[in-house]
Amino acid sequence: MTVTIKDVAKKAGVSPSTVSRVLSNHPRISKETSQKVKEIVEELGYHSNIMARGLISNKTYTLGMVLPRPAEELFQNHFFSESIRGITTQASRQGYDVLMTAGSSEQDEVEAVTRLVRGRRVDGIILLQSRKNDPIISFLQKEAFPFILIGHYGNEEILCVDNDNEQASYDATVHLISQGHERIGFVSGPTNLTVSDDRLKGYKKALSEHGLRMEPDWIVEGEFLQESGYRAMAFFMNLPERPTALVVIDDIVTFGILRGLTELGYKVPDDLSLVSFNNIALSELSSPPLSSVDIGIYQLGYMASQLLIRHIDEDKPQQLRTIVPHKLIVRESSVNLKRNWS
Amino acid sequence: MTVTIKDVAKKAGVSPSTVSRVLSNHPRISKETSQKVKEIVEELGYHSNIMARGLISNKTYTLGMVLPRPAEELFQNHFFSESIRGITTQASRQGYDVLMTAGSSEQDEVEAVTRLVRGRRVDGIILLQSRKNDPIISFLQKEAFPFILIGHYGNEEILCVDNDNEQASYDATVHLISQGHERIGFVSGPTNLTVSDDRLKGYKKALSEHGLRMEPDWIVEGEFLQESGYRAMAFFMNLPERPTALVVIDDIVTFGILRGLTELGYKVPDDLSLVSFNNIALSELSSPPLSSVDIGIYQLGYMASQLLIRHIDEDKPQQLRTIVPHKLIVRESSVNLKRNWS
DNA sequence: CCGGTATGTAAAAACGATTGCGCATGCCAA
DNA sequence: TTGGCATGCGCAATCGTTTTTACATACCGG
Repeated sequence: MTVTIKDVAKKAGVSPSTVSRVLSNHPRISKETSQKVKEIVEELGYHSNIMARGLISNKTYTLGMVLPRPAEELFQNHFFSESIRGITTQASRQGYDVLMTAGSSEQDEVEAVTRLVRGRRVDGIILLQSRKNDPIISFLQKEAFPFILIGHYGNEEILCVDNDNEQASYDATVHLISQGHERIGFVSGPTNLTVSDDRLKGYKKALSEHGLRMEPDWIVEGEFLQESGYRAMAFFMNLPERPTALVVIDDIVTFGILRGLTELGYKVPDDLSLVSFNNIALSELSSPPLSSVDIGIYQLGYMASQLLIRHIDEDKPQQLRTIVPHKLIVRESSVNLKRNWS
Repeated sequence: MTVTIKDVAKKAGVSPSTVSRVLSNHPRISKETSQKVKEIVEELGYHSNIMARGLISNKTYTLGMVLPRPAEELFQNHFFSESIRGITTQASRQGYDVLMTAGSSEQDEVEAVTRLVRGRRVDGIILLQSRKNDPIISFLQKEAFPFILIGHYGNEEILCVDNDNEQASYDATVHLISQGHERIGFVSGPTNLTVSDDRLKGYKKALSEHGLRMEPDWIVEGEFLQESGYRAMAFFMNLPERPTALVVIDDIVTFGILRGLTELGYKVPDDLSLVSFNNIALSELSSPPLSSVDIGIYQLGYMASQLLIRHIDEDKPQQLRTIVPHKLIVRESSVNLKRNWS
């Protein structure tokens, strides 16, 4: 049925080993033989069977990835697709493919990863989310299997590519302070993600360094969902003494806030200034356009792929943690016009 | 190093074949042996090597997918991530994984697919876009390799899952007509995608059935980008006699239009009513919220996965084309208040 | 008591490729 | 002429499974 190395060998009048050597550019093969074999390969459209080859070399040229579960991911459509684009583009460039699997529960996910690792189905694994106490990470560490995390995992010594989220959040907060705000709130994400912690830390640091009030009431937690933003907005606007600006964990959440404010007749940035994270394409298009910290999602994926492959090929990573730079994009949602005119 | 079937066999005091049979639930295995082997398997954490298994069974339990190139995809972030979620979720449920590969040119893409197919790296392929004259489709047809297309390919007899885009566009247009509009324009997508044609056809059909003017000037083509919308808006608003409503190929494009209109001080829906496609999460959040046709993207992916796997397992698909229903979601961008009050 | 049928397991042959080793051949220098 | 070395290629083992074939043992009815 499908054409094997033997078919090529027979037609070329050589042995399978010779064909194999031609294809791997073995030095001790004559020009003529090589030429001839290559012609036949072309003619028959031969491609070596990945299974057979992998069986021997114990390599798959495949990176594994666990698709975040809907509940956790819904929100992060943008993060998800952008990072995958980065990962896959870079992987392909280096001759690797990307395998995705999904689990419907944490239990499922661990099993899926186990299957990939033990079954030698992939050469390495990319984790898209850094959750606290992730059993997948424990497993991979125990197995000493190559993997990379987008984000970080406490202070554990693992290969990862991350933003400096604390600094990013610090920058965003300082920006609001520089616009004259003194009462600044923070809308956080799920507490089981390290990114929530990091950004909260940066926010607090900025406030304390500038001697501003830190009100526990002004920090709310939510999901990466518009509804969370909507609810947070309702909460804040009902406070007797409310913040004049918010740092928000994700653009999507900000959209929810924006919608609520519009419904209630409040104006942004006049009644409430907003800065958030991710700088998704639509933040530029909302009214008003959102100030947002661009965290280089595509690059996160791209780097993750590159570093993991290097780790697989060379074994010893020279540096465990790589930081992708962020950039605050200031748009109308945080520009305090009154102050600028004064 | 890694634990193989022989290790299990040795430790259980049986032959490898017996272990294999235990794991595949072969009938002629005694309860005791089965029990014992399973314990050892558990104890050693044995998972069968996918390569070795695939080599013999000629199955990979993997579906292949070509990641759309950035240029074509940028826009369709949402379509992309939603359909992948659908594909992967369903595939995982049926014990399949999804392999993604990327090509930087059409040539590259064909080569990548060739590699997957000839190297027996996947059992079937899912195509996310239906382009006209797609060399990948020709290749797969020639190879008689299982694949499914999201969309359709002219009238070719291939397995596909699609919306009834003509009907969807017809519905959207009729909705505008029912709101009292008589001058309706159409903003299309790239001409090499069949979806653009289908929707244009539905639009035209609605107009002609209702005896409305069809003005060539009122049909513009663009990309799936905000800029396209912005440009289309500029074009339309400068026409001496301009449409009062538009059917737009994609929500993202509509966002561009909306932005332009806002900048120029026009009001939606009063100055221009809008209906578009995809019903992305943010269409609900824009001001005004967008009317949009929900085409069930997740379900498209989900079905594609399911039908392809069935095709792989059973060989003969009973039905080639599957239609995922659409639903027009009416929001403020197309509700003609004046007319409603009259 | 014996042939026939179940039953449980082992041995061996695939699957399609890679690779160490060895066998020719040809060339050069001693 | 001969020993040594470089060159070009085939043989056979190997990777970890599955699967076919075969071989024991046990059981049954006649």
